[in-house]
Amino acid sequence: MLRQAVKLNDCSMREYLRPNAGLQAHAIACKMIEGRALIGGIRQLNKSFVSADDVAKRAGVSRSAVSRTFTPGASVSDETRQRVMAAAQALGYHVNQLARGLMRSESGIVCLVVSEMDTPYRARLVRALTHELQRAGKISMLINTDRSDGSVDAALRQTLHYRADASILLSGLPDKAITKLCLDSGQRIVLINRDDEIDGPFRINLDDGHAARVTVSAFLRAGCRHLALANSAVGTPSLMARERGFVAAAAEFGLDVTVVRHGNTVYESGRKIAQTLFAEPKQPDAVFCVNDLMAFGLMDGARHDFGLRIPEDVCVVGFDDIEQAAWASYALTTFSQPVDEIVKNSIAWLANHGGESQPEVRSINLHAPMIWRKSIRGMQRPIS
Amino acid sequence: MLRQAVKLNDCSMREYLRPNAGLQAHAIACKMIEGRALIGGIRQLNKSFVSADDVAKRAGVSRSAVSRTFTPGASVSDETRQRVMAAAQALGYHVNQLARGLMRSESGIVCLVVSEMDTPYRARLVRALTHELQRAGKISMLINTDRSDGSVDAALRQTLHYRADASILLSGLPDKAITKLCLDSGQRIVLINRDDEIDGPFRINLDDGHAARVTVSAFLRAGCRHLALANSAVGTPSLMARERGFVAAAAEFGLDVTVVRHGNTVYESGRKIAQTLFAEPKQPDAVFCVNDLMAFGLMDGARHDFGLRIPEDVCVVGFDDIEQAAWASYALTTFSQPVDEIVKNSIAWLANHGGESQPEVRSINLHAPMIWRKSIRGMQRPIS
DNA sequence: GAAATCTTTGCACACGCTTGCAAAAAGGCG
DNA sequence: CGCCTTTTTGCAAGCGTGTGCAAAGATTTC
Repeated sequence: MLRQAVKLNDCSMREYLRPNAGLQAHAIACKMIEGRALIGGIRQLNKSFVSADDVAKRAGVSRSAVSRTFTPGASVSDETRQRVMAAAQALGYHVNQLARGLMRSESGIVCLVVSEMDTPYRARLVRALTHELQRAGKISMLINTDRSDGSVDAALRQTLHYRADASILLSGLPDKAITKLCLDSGQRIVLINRDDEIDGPFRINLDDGHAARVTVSAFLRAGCRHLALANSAVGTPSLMARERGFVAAAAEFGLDVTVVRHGNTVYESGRKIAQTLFAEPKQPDAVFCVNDLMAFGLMDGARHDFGLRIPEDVCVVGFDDIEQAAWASYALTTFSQPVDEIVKNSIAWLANHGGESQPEVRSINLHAPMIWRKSIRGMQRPIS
Repeated sequence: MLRQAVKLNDCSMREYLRPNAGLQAHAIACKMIEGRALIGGIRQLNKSFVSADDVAKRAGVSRSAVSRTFTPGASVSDETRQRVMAAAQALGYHVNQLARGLMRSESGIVCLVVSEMDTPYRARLVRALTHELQRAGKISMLINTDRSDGSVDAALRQTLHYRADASILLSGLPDKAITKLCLDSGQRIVLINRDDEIDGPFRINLDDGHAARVTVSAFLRAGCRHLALANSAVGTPSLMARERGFVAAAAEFGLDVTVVRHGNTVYESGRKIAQTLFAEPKQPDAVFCVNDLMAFGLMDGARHDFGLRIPEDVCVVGFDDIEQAAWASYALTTFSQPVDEIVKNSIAWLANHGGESQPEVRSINLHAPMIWRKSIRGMQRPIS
């Protein structure tokens, strides 16, 4: 492409022919070449971003002055600042964060790595994270990791390409080598509910075990004796923790648990599991579903396919407390994901960039409170 | 900060003292200063990204060679490419897209501007867009515009800061001046369901009117005579189009429509509207809700607060066909947002960057097919 | 084997910004 | 008014990349 060559020649020639010709005209002439130049027309369709140079010229100051005007805390006189601002306003100037990031080696970008982000819980988390990151002066890049093994690694690679300041992983677990690479590159990594053992990232987890125990005792108080657990087949650490906790707590009371694992953590899986569970001779009278979506599927299966009533015939508890759990058709008793807490902690940890050497917090465990609705018999009692 | 000065001096001095010392060592020495240098320790905690220069040195080639290796279609010999790749691999090099964007004046960034993105329909759209953008080699930035007037403008400003190649607006409507600024800066803008009249952006809309008409005739065929419409109070163009279309179509059959507008397009609003609507002496026997969430609220209100049966006592139709519409508790007849079509068209239009001067497509109208479920009496008949 | 062609490579400049440094301007003080 | 201190300003180098240009090297052709 000879765009640059042409532009250069053109500009320098003009400058040579009439030195000190209007700077404004100079700028426009360049732009014309750069954008779509209209033959014979003066209509400037300068399709390109305006730079600090343009502003400086118009304001009659140096580029440094412009830069300082837009750098909080830099030394600029009031007069200069005002002239710069006026010029910037008129030209529609916006600091180029890419270039700024290059210099400051801090892009302001935070990557959110997530799969199936249209899932209610994930969507809520992404929204809250994005919102708070914005308030903290960061901007979020969304990277999808649907399916395919190694797609989390690819996502982290993207993260490196864009020199993200940090990455927040809501799904999947990256290869240790890649994680290390990111950390070595100066990135900060937050793992939400991923329960990895790798050192370096900040890990946020929930007290899944506690929730499971609370569920068991609530079922027992409701008079249930045939406990079941509906899990997905994917076996995420946190899902497995819920399962283990539930089975263990039941065992303490000498009760067996029918465990069914199927599909993903979605509605259809729950419904399918209902078909398995309630077709057995020994129908369960209480089911703990590892997330709300599965709980809804299970409830609909129980009601529509087997004519069971909830909570009279079967009690159900979910996890996540997504919006739909409050809908009258479900009124699901469930555990609330402390989204705000998660977000607050993530961002606080990210913001704590300055304090380097002091022993850093490595992980945190948050409490998921039970939200009592109507999918379980009886009243809520204070939790031990 | 004197980081740079120190680094420079240090490196050059070392080079001077022992010329041709291992290049590797040289790189590390520099890094040490740049990252956290440990006094007296060789433990290199080089917290920083590796650059093309580092790779070039290690591979014993010029930086251009590295650049060309990572530029598809550039001229590099197989041997050089391989050496570069090996060095890049070993060092964990990733092209800096920020710098590349600076040169190419094409950042590869596409901004998604959206409010309340945890709403099922929006979340689905964001996911699909992100996914396809990734496949097209772009990366998506998510900008939240919750609440506060002028936040869309602020979002577009961010868009400029990061030199986004394009912005896709799913919510709100920006000020014309800002829109123009973006366009003048060479950005491409897509408005999804925003129905603005401004020239320049690509607009994708649905045939809301047609859907409304189809709904009326379905209601009539089901024997309904007391039509109602549940709308939100926000009055988005597309929502109003559905309302107008519905009222107009009903009028053609000489029927009045009870219109209720309340709150946002959420579950609670639907439930509230049910309380208004079914408390009246003349209870409607058919309600068109401008989106699914409101429909669910309305259905739950009708069932739980008034003991009505759906579709026996009242028929309901929604809009969006979000996941929950297929759930057994609702089985909502609704209109399917052609998400894939929307995404496909958006991206195709964005990709069409080269063809500048030919008359561009300015807007497109997509069809939202009716998805027949059980919230309306009778069978589906072919739509005229 | 020389001439002509094609391929590969390094140099150097550009992109738009920040920032240390030193010079210039402004302000304070006796 | 002169000297000293503080503030403001421009210069220039640098961040990590792409790419035109010309030189060098490899390959083909006669």
